[in-house]
Amino acid sequence: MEYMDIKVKFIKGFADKTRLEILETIKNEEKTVQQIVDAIKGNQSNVSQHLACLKGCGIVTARQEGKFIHYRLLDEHIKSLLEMFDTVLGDVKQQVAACDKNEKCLCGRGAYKCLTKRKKISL
Amino acid sequence: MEYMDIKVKFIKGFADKTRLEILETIKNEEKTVQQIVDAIKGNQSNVSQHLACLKGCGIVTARQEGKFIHYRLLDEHIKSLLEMFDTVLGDVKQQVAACDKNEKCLCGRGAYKCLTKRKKISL
DNA sequence: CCCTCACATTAGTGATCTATAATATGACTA
DNA sequence: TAGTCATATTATAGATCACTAATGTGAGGG
Repeated sequence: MEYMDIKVKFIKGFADKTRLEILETIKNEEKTVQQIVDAIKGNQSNVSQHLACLKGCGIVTARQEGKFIHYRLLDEHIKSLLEMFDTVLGDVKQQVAACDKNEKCLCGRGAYKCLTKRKKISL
Repeated sequence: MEYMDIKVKFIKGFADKTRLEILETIKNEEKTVQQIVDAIKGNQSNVSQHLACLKGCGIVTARQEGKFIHYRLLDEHIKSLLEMFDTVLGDVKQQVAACDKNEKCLCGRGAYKCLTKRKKISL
């Protein structure tokens, strides 16, 4: 597996609302699955799947203790990265939000709704 | 639009191989669309769409000069973030790659291939 | 052992994203 | 102003992802 593919997979781990909520929840201390489910008002199966994803992406790690399983961030770097997202978003927030008056902004048809119409600019 | 949704959209901007390649290409200096297309051996339409995406996600910005359009990273924070991805991946690489012997690792059916089978651990 | 709890797994479906091909648009040039 | 170049846009089909519901599995307690 190429480096680039690993990188994409890792980043995709963060690219989901539910997963970001989970990470927010365990950012400072480990939590059991049920605690996470309650915290984000999610459903057990769904949360469990996202936790598996986060684990597979190298973002969290798990520790079993009796019948409970405690999840936490893999290491401090992950926490820094989460904080960095917020920092950078500070700058960019308006911009990102603005383009989203018209829904999504990724590839495919959605993307173009974000573009301001091309203007005549001649230099 | 909620903060969390903005954050997801922003991060999704990075969560694609083609887009990461584009960013790599313009990491240190601005490039025209055609230069980017050549650099990543992509196709014009596809690259153009990804650039629109990156722009809408607040990751790059564009500058027109005659019939050329030059793209570059929005600001230094974005560059730092890109570098941070690599730093963090340094730690995590093996882990992420390992789980991917069996293909993908995100939500849905793919996710579980990553999990090591539950072992009997009793404490 | 049987039961329950905490959690993982699977299957199925709908939603979202990506790539390709075709076409459109603005800018420069002859 | 007709043509060409650089880039954007649209449509569409296929791939990938996320949610729900149902079921499976290991751990601990009676």
